[in-house]
Amino acid sequence: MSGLRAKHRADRDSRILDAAAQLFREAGYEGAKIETIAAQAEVSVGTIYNYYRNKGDILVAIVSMEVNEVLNAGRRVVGNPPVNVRDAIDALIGIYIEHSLHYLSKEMWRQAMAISTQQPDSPFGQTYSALDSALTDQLRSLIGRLQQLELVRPEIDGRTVGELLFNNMNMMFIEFVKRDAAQMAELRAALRRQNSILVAAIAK
Amino acid sequence: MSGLRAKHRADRDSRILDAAAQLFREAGYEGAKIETIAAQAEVSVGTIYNYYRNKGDILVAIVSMEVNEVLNAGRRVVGNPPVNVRDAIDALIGIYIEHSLHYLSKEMWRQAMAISTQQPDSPFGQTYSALDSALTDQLRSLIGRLQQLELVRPEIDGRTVGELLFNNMNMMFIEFVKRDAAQMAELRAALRRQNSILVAAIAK
DNA sequence: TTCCAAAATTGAGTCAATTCGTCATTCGTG
DNA sequence: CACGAATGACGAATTGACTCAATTTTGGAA
Repeated sequence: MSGLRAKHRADRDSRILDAAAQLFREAGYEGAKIETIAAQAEVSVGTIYNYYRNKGDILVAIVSMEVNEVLNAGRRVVGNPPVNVRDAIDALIGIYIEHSLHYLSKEMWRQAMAISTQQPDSPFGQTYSALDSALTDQLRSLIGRLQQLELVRPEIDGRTVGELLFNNMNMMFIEFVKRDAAQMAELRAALRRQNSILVAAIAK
Repeated sequence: MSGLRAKHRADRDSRILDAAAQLFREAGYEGAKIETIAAQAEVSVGTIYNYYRNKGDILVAIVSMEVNEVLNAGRRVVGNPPVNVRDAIDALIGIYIEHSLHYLSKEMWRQAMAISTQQPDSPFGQTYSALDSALTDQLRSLIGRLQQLELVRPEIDGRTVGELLFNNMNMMFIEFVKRDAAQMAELRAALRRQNSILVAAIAK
């Protein structure tokens, strides 16, 4: 396996992703026809299906890039959290929520979530699940960090709390992207209200 | 509007639903072709689209029946809950989980969830959201009932706790239907572990 | 009973995602 | 450099959800 073949592959792949990202944003997921993506990426329809199992997989590849950026940003918060349970959790969740619509529209999120539910065993369905796990794990890390800082009671099971925080946040985020009119500020306020119950249960 | 027309409509509608339910189960959602459903229901393709806006709407009609049964069963638990916070919550959530695969396969749930995310404004999506709200509300009722029984501290906001319980349960249920191998007993155990954190926060 | 307007059914046609057999490009080897 | 094999691009053909203009059925007024 040499350079030329690999280079062509990488070129085509990035052209497909760029074309798809642009068209998804401009025309929406349904509105972006595979034929149009192929034309803009200067490849044939068949080639796209050589790179991606189906249209949804292209979207999930784009979503993955965004979530990975979010995870990186989150890592910085976990490394140096606010010294207060409520604020620390709010800061990390704030990172997730605020970054989420940077490159992706609500419609793209809806489609990506739907596809990951519909095809959990496809390569990208698995990727999506892995990203969810990574976020849950990062929340667990934060709780662990807060235990080190003696802000959270030591007998609390960080994994369980991480799951509760993530699951609640994710469902709220799903509802948020389902309603185009929903405002981010309201989402964050609701999450603070909900998380305060958990904070009360775990804070020292 | 006379009897004959209404009777024909009801007949055809139930034939369509029966045929669809059977084929969804046997062949899966994608595998069940509209043409096949039409043939089995002894109507034409066009007639199906006269009754349902699209293929997903047929599925939601089936899901609605199942969830409404679950809500009825839940009402009995709320009316007369176990006199212990942990057991009361476990009983209600147990009803939800155990009933969930009565008529619907995991694959049908996956499709229904995906469609409700994809098309939140369609009649399907709205029906599905309404069912979610009804379940959240029933959990809120249970907390209220437990406050009446002086098992839960009175200053606790029942709505918020209901949301946390529902959101966590729903995400766990989504993960459960995504993995065909996932066992119901494990799901229930995980939910008990998670809910125990909340129980600690709200019990008197 | 007869007839018309409204309501409902029908299935061939449209559109876009996906498949698949054919053909071109790249690779490793002598 | 030449060659055969392997890899991968190509796009016409297929598939299946959904539409719509034509046709049939129903309700009830005369």
